[in-house]
Amino acid sequence: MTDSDQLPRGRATAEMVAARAQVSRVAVSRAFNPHTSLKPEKRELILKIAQELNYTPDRAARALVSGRSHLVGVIVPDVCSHWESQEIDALTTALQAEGFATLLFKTRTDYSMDEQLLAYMRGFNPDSVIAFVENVKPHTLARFLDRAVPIYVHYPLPGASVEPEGEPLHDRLNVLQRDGIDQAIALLQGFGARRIAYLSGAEKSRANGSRERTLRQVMADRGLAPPVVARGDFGYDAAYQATIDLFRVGDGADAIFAANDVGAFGVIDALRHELKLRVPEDVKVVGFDDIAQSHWKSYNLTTVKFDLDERVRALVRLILRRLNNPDAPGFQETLNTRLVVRGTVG
Amino acid sequence: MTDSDQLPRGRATAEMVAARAQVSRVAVSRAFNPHTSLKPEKRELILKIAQELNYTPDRAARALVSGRSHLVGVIVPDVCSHWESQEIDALTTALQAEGFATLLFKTRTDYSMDEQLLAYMRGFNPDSVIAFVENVKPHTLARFLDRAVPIYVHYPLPGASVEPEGEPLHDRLNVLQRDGIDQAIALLQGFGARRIAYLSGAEKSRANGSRERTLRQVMADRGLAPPVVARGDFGYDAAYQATIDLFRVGDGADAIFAANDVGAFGVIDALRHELKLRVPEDVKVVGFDDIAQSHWKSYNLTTVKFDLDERVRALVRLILRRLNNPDAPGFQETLNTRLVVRGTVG
DNA sequence: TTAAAGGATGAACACGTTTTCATTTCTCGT
DNA sequence: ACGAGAAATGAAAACGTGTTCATCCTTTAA
Repeated sequence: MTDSDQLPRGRATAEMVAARAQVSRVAVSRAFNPHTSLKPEKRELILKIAQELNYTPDRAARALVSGRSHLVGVIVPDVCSHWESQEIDALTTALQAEGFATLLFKTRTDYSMDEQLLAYMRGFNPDSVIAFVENVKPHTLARFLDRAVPIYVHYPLPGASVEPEGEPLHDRLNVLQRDGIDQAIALLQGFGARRIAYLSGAEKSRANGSRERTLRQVMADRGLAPPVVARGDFGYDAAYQATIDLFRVGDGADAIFAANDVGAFGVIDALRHELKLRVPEDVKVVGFDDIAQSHWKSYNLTTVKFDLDERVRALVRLILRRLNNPDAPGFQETLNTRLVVRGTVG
Repeated sequence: MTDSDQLPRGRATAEMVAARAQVSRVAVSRAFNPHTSLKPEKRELILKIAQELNYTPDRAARALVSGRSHLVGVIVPDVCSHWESQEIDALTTALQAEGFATLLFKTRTDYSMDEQLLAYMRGFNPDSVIAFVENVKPHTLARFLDRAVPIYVHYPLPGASVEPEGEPLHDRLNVLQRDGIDQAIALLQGFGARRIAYLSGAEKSRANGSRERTLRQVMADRGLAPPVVARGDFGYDAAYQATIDLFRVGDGADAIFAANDVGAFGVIDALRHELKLRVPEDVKVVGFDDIAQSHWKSYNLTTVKFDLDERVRALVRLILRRLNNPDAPGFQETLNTRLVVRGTVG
């Protein structure tokens, strides 16, 4: 198999395959598109020759005429952040199975949306866009992406209706945080915790805002005093320092609910290694997300699970449905949360 | 600014911008390409109108005629793996600054290359491809990617020449592991460690193979007995179990050199939480990579730093150089490693 | 003032595919 | 055997851009 001799230099085109198979170039196109009429034997022959020539239809050319790039843009502030890397991983796998590819873009970590980045991304013509940047308004996104309909992650407060009020233009992923958070607070309450602190995420983040408000409401419903707030940013280092301040400058707490798991890790390490407190005996800790690292023995974190697989499946469903119904009104998916009990409460 | 009224539905094209600016379509194309001759005032006007109309040149069309997709394919077995997620993050940032975008593909975690995936990826026509899959041969990659020249990560053994012997066809990133590993072993030896074990990475991985061989040579040079090998796979769970087996079934060790940092985390947690041994008093641990988590207080890992920024800069240099010299022989970059001392040896 | 040189400009072509449409060939019931 | 409907087929158009080339305009040097 000395390919280099027989094969022409550079990429093979449909024309070359057609010539070799003694058919028209259109037939080659049809051979690669399932729902077109082409005699089975002919399709088989074409695919065989295509494989010999290492031919694959050029997606750029295909996108130009069909209007489908089969690219899904993903905007993240920080790929290494555990939650996001796991999301990207699962999403890429799922999209790949549907014939799409993930196009990655990084924006600033301060959660400020970057109009320049949106224009840059638009050039690649993604069929859909998923933004893990919290404070970007769907309207802004929509203005920059002509074809793609952005997905809006919505966090309804307990009791509030899931029905969209404002703009039914955008697809929605509703995340019900109440159940998981209520189970967590109930567990803490059961173990005698009364002075519960909240380690926040990034201040501007919508996820953080809704999480804190849900927590307040749950605690009020259970007759608990409002939580003391320690300011974090979803990262380890900020959580570490905020916890130290909470105990050195502030009055401390007998339990800490963290806005995400990585923050909880920072809390735990600060308690154990800096403040010489025991977890869970002296202070109890609960996280949010249930990322893969949460079961590592050094942390063994009790946390509110926001199921990764469910979430990705919902996202992919939204993307595909939108692609098949470009002009339909906003679709919706709703996800719940629940507590996973491990070793940091007890 | 009621865009929706004035702006036509769908994506703006160069034609529309040209019409509005009273120039030819070619002028619009030139306005977006720096090194073309166009009267400055005219360029300015065109860019202004383009912005009003939310116009960006379509990359698909541009790729079709220029032969440059400005996409860089990245193949990974597992995005969430810490090392890889950090690499992807830094790489995406660097490529974005150069006008490229990262196209992500996932392959099987068992480090077996997937020809189907390569054909799939080829359809997107990436200008370059970076494969974090260890056992894929550059030749295989090259056969599937007509235009792109794959980058081969080479781990020369101590004393061996860096000069390529076999195929100068492929660009090379040489990683000199000796210095860092030697510093690590010297430190361990200085603290009295004699029975040093190696927690391996994935068996088929080239990085693992070369790391183990380098370690053996360094230890032999220092008059130490060859290391006992515990089989891991670069992951936390396998490292955890392998460490338990090393002490329960095998004869234990007074120091463990792990093939990567995540493996070292598994080792530490097994030692502390399962075997009730102290780190570093009873057993010393050294990792490899220096990922961001290594400074977390629960681990505070002494590790061989394989500098992320240097590595990414070298990769981007290779990519750009290759793009500007498509037919040049293989380019090379060489990186060194060094020990970062923290708290798991002492 | 004039010729040469160089910058600015637009028409036409090229890129590789899908889609549309008109034509040809096949299949099936009578 | 025959017509009708369906399936199969290829020519031509379309997608939105960069590039080439010939032309026009401006500047510069003598």
